[in-house]
Amino acid sequence: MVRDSIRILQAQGHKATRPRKLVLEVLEETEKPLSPYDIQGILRARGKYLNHVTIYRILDLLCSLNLAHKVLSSGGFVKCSLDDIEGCHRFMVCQHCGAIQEFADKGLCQEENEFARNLGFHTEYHLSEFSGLCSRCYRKWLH
Amino acid sequence: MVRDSIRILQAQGHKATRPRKLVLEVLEETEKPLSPYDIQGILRARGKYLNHVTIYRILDLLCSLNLAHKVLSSGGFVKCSLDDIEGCHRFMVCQHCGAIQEFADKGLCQEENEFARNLGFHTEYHLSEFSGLCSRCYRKWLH
DNA sequence: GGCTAAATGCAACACTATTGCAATTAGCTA
DNA sequence: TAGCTAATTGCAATAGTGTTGCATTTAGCC
Repeated sequence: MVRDSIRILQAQGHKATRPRKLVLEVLEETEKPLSPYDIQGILRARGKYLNHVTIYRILDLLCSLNLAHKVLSSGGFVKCSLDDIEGCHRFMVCQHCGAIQEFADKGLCQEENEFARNLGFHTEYHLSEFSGLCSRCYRKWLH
Repeated sequence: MVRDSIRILQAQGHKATRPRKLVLEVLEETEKPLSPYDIQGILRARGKYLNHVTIYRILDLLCSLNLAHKVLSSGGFVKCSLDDIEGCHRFMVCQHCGAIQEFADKGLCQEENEFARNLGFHTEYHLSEFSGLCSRCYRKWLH
């Protein structure tokens, strides 16, 4: 909820401004990654104007507080839907509808870490984006 | 080797032009991801000019032939170092020196697929970028 | 050497992202 | 509730990234 994010924002000494609330609302409503200009467009359609620089800065802040993530394959931003991500961000991106699902799994992380270590690489952070079909689109695909 | 890539290029009906050889040479030399403008800069420093549009087009071609990959976390391009990637691209990115190591593991892929399936997601393609320290930088880190 | 389709270079443009500074505002205090 | 101040936003300017159409050049063929 937007309200929760605002609380976290304030707890860290940041102000609960109108632009921040608007960006959080938009992110909250959609499960697809949005670019700064996407967000500006959505708000403009509602008669609420935000400068793009402001949106960039707000998204930076939200990411730094782990309230949002940048999805690298599309460059867009999504709200963070997990409380604790344990140094491991995972997204499943639906190729058909673009929807994002964030998830985490400790066991999988450990396995991957071990695999990397065998190759001489010391991982401390995972970024995984799986591309495929979400359950809804998969059902449609099967007719 | 550049020579191998050129052969693959020609086998698919593409010409072995001077610009393509130059881009392949640069990609071959470095294990760090390079943006189109990085490549242009490196070549310019050697007195060889390529238009940035040309470089974009060459990188598109190389990626479509699986001779190069786009590394999403940095947006740069690296040469492909694996013959068969089985629908699964993996990179380990060193946080310290930026070096990239590409790798693949069928078992890990299967495990990830299964995990995704349990969440109702049907994956056909993985993109994983692990961030950490490569063996050389890790040794330095330990003093 | 000449031919032709493919590839490159160029110019123009659109989109994305960043910086410095002036104006505004949230949240504090009285 | 009004006033204060630092934080935040908006604006203008600019830099960087990526794309398109078209004229020119070139690789690979005869």
